[in-house]
Amino acid sequence: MLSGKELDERAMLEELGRLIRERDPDVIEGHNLFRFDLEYIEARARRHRVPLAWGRDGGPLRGHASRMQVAERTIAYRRYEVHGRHLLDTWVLVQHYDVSARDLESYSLKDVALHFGLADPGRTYIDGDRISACWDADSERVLAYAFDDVRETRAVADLLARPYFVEAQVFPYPYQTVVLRGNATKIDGLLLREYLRRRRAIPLPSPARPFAGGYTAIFCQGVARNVLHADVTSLYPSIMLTFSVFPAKDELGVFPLLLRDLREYRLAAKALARRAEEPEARSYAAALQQTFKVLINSFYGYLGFPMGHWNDYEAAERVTATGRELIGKVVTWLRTRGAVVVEIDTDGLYLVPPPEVRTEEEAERFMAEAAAILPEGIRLEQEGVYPAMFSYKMKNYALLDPDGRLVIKGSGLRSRGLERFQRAWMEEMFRLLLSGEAEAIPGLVQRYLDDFARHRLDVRMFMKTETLQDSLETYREKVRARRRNPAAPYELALGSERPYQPGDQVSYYVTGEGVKVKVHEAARLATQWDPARPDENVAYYQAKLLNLWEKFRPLVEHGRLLPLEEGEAEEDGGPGEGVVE
DNA sequence: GCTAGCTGATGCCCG
DNA sequence: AACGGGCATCAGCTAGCG
Repeated sequence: MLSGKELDERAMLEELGRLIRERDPDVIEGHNLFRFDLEYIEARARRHRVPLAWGRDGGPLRGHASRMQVAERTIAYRRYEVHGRHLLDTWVLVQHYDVSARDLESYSLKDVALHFGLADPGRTYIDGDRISACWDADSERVLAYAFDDVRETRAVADLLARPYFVEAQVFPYPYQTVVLRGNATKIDGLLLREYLRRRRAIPLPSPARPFAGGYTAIFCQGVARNVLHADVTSLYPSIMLTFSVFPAKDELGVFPLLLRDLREYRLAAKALARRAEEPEARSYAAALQQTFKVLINSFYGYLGFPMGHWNDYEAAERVTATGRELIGKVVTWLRTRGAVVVEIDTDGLYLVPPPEVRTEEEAERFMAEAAAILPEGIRLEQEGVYPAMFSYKMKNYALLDPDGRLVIKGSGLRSRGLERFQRAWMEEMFRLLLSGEAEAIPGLVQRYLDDFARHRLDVRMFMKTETLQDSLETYREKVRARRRNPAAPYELALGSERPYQPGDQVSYYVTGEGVKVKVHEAARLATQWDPARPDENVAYYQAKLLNLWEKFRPLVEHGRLLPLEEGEAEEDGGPGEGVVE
């Protein structure tokens, strides 16, 4: 026997099919379409024996287990296909966006909409676990909520999907697939298409091997004033085109043709972005330009891509070696001219110009002289001037720009692996330090210590959010075999009632007494924190703050730029270095 | 018996 | 399933201490 509610559900599933056939969409968009909505609909449809004949040929919705890689994240999802239509998950778009922006705290539709300023202040909100109960009590409210979700999903897609729509016209992959594939795979598709068209044999991928990357070094720590930032525009693509570093297996010479075409396409988009009058057209062209920039840079990555049929590790190594040599020359020239190079990373560097370079014009002339030592086709450009910089470690620094904005870079300073209070404290600390108010920093430390002592901070300030990489089974197996240590997010996921899969996030905080607690034993889910009975481990969090302060204190108290000795200057992969084993 | 310091795994970030 | 390079955290281990 079916209850009234279940009859409703069957009717809705049938209505959904009717709607899809009637409206006949090319694209079906949804937030968490693959990882939730379709799985849910599929399960309910199976239960009610309602066929999901959504295809243009009347064919069914089909799903199979799949994984995708987005930077360091491995995401398990159920991949769905339906004949003649494209299924687009805005959650996946958000993942791609966040790889370069890294400014999202959560990937939920509501948080994403708020982040991008797409949320209507008057929209309906219902807690996820209360939707079912709310449906029974007030179905109108749930419908309003769902419709607000639809509006926000549409807005997110509008913001993030268009570059992929363009990609679908460039690559031999459908719109839906272009969103789910990595860039190297798409480049391989271009080469494959051309070789097949010309009826040429496809080479086998060469076996993967390690090779050295970019030149990264820190030469000074602490506070620097009047800092210039210069970088080589599109270093690796420029090296490939200038020195003809292309895959040896590419007998037809398709790779350089593609690279040149895409570069021109990007420059055209960039010009369009500048020229466009409508803000809409401008932001679209800018997004386009950004997509093609990433794509062009992926041509170097393709050389070292294990699955690429035309991959070439020798060529990849030549690209990075040339890059190290070129940027190394710039460093040498700058030093001979009396500049202090603060840090360098692959294609760019931060420096304090020599004392005789005072005005902006002098700085530009100075950098133009530096640029002149590089060969034709390699362009060194001045990217910015910063009144103050705090250099901490390789790839870790804070900048104060001329408009007083603070820019923080590096995993040690802005990682979401750090609790929010640590990031917030660092931001306030760097601002004081760089604007010449270092004496106020001890007071800042004390304020945060007091905040903890008096439980003035919300759980959001001290919880940690981590993404599960392994499945819970894999994790359990690894821990059992002592191939990894127990970790809090997995232990909490194991103890939780709701199911977890790789790619899901877990937010937790630490309870207990004293500094020496084992995190994976004292951790609780952030949702379990009760502001009326705050049980966070005050000593633990206070110690974290003090440790953080201790790391910066010597540099703050020293106050000036501190050159690192040659031995300390962590040089790695410097010019002339060989393969990293 | 205890702890500082090391090691390896993991997660996140830079270009 | 783009690349290499780097930092922080955590847990477990161990050398060296009292």
